[in-house]
Amino acid sequence: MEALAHPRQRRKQARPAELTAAALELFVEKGFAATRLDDVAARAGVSKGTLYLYFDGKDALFKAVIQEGIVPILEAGAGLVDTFEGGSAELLRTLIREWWQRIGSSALGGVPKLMISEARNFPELAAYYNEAVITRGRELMRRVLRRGIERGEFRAVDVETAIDVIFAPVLMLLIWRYSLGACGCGGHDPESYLDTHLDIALRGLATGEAT
Amino acid sequence: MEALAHPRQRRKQARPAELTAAALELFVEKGFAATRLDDVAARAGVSKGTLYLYFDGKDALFKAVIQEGIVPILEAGAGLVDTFEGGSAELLRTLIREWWQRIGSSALGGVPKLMISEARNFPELAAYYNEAVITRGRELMRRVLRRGIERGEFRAVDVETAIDVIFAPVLMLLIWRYSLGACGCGGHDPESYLDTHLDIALRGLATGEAT
DNA sequence: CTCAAGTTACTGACCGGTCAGTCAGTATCT
DNA sequence: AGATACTGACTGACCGGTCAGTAACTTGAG
Repeated sequence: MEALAHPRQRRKQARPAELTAAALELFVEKGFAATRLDDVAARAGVSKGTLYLYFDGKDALFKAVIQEGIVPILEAGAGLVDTFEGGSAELLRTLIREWWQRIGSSALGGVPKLMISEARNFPELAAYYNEAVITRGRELMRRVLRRGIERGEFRAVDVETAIDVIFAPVLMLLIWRYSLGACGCGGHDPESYLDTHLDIALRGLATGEAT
Repeated sequence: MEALAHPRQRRKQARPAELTAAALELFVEKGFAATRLDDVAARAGVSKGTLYLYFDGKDALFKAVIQEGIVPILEAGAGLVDTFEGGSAELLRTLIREWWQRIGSSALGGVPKLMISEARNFPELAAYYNEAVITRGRELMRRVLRRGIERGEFRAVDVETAIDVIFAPVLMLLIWRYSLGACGCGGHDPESYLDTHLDIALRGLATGEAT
């Protein structure tokens, strides 16, 4: 109400962002349940009490990490799909490569595995993630596949199923990387893995001949 | 040394099997870290102390679950691949459907998600699983793909990558089922999901025309 | 057959360590 | 002297693993 009366009260309000950054790192490293708030605080250079000045608790901290990190990227993806001009195969390629750039190979890359791991033990977080991320992500894939089918570029596969079938290898690449892949169990070069996947999938989707 | 002197000392030595069955259920339900040994014991109808008569601790219990449950199934799979006569596309279909029957839709279905979730926090268990399960499973897929390429049925894709690209949607189906899918976040009918996947993948692999 | 001694199978209270969340207190501004 | 930002010791609940004790069964001497 009268808050505007203070001309110079916040010097460096980057504090919450530092906290969510530290939390993201540790959630990805250890999982949600196994991350200690003491460690999050220590990594951000504050004490545990300070955490509670900015977030109501562990759950709220988690939601803030997702909201800040992933939601804006999905919005950018929607922009891409809306304005893209060109073949739908090319759009699918671009969307998946963009996703790999912005999420897969960034600090956010561990989030899908994190959610899969913790969903059953923290159903409220799962519901939040489903609504904030998964539903919106599927909507992007849906638009691309429908576009391709309408334009006669893709066969008339079952769209709702194909969304997940086609995105699955991309997710698995990431999930692997942040689970058994991190234990020296061998992995793949992301570039050639995505190439092989898109090669097989786009050829499998195509109506007539390739591009 | 003189143990053979007792003619009738064991009546029902099914105890360890009951314990691993209870452990499998709870590991799949809650994860490895979040499962309490008290609960495993209670579900098997014994006390926690009894668990330690049969297993050295939580880790050993876990390894016994995998060894008993999954390793024999992989051996059966190797038999199938060795003796199969017919098209390689058909073999791939059969192998994946068999896997879905014996593992995917059984009580063991939660194991892949379990391992992915816990691998980083329990690297020793991950190493065991990698050696006992993943390496052998990949070997099966490798043989099928090589067979198809050698017989001119499949294109000469990069086999090591294709193994994982093709198996990824099958794994994701299961992973989903035991993570967000268990929180009412929507899922797929396994039959039509596998159909869609095999349709796209086999068409993407094929050299000339379909079967 | 009887009963004590020995053996096996099992129990559950307990210990030591962990961690989310609390809050009385300190420090640094205005 | 009051407001704001932050601290870290503390609490209560939790759980893997331990172990002294109990119960049930077997053996064999009398």
